[in-house]
Amino acid sequence: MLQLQHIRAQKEAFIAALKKRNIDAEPLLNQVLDLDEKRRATQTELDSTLAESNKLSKEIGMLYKSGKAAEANELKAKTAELKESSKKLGEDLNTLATELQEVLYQIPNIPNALVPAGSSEEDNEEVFREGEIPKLIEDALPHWELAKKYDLIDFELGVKVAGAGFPVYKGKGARLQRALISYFLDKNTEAGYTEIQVPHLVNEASGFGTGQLPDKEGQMYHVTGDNLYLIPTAEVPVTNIFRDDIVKVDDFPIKLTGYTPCFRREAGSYGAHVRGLNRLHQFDKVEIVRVEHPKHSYEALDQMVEHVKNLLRDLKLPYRILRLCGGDLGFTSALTYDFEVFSTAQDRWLEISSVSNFETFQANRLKLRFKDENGKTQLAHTLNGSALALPRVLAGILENYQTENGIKIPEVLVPYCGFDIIS
RNA sequence: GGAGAAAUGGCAGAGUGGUCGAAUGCGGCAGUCUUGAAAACUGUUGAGGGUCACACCUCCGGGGGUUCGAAUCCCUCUUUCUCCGCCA
Repeated sequence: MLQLQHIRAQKEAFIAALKKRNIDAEPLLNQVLDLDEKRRATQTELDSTLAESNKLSKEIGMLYKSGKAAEANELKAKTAELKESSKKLGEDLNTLATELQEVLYQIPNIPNALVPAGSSEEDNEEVFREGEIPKLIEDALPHWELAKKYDLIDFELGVKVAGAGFPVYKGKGARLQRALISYFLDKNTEAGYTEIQVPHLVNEASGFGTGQLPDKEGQMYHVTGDNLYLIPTAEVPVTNIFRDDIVKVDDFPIKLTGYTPCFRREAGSYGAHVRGLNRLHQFDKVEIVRVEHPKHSYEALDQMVEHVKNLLRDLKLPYRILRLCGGDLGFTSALTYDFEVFSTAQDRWLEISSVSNFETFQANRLKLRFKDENGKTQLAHTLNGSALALPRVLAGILENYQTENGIKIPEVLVPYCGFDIIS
């Protein structure tokens, strides 16, 4: 959520910046300013009404104390009118504040200056590429065929138990998955991230805090009986740890990592691109989350990008990094780098990580603040990234590491797997 | 799931209808003293709105109510604790 003071101060700049997202924010921003002005006017009026009735109440109290009941009763009669108008003003204020909130919720974050213009993923800017795309064997298979051939993943069984998009991992497939989770958590911990385990269901307040709610597209699974949501990413529970917090400036940098399953309804996705592990309703992901001083958040973003690079280097997977264009940038993000691994047998790139700086956008919703060097309270910056999303890494490994004799295991994973080939 | 108790500032803990945004202690910060530190002493120390700055307003778990006036009384929800039941 954008900060009101900022909208007041730099409306024009915001309109210009939001053009990169291909939206005309002017009507919304005008609406915000209009509602804000009305809200403040109502607030002022209410405040002075309350001030007056507070004053009267005190006088009445003193009159009673000194035994002047008649005078007190006289004053009491005067309070009725004040009471009525403050009640009405309070209701107006509520309505205005709610409306204002609703409009603010509709406005996405201001893209960073580095964000390229563009309308779709076609316009994302490749900023880095590394790793060799392997020459595959003659009868190379896509990962879903490999999964079947070596009995690693059973998609049909998942359909039986839950539905499409809920695979069952078996034997060495399950073990490889577990190895990846352990490996990522170990590497993240080495890099200074503290491992935590968080709930996989969150309440409404958490959903609003990180920006998944209001959920217009219905992307989250909603447990209506208890009004809880299945997390679409660990970002939600991990970042919400800091909701309503004021941290100390010495607490920075705050670096956390956690493994969770992620649940996404993926309404509207279907077709060949969602085959196999490409897009699932439930998948595993190891996430890194940071809370930073605004001065250092872009430094932190670079460090996170560097860290994810190292993970992929270690796995020896060919990958590229994209800087997302305005049209592809997430609602809450100011700057996002996507990592894509090359899925050789499918001959396409698969997104396996998304590393973002949200600046104060989430912090403002979360009321996540810190006391700065001068003792002033200000909003912190939040960041997060996948390190990494499992299924597509698995797809990349299966496809890129296939040989005539089976699927080799990346060297760094062998100690975690306990085997070096799937055959 | 049943019965009871509770929820106050960073923490502990007073406060049961008026001048209480809230005693006191601890912690934090600044200062005095000290070669330095500790101790002691003095001062300071919640958040949000509003203002050029004040004034002023709101907040004692959330929401609603009674009253001229609510941290204090009533209703409701949530959470925590104790006991019982069930249970990985």
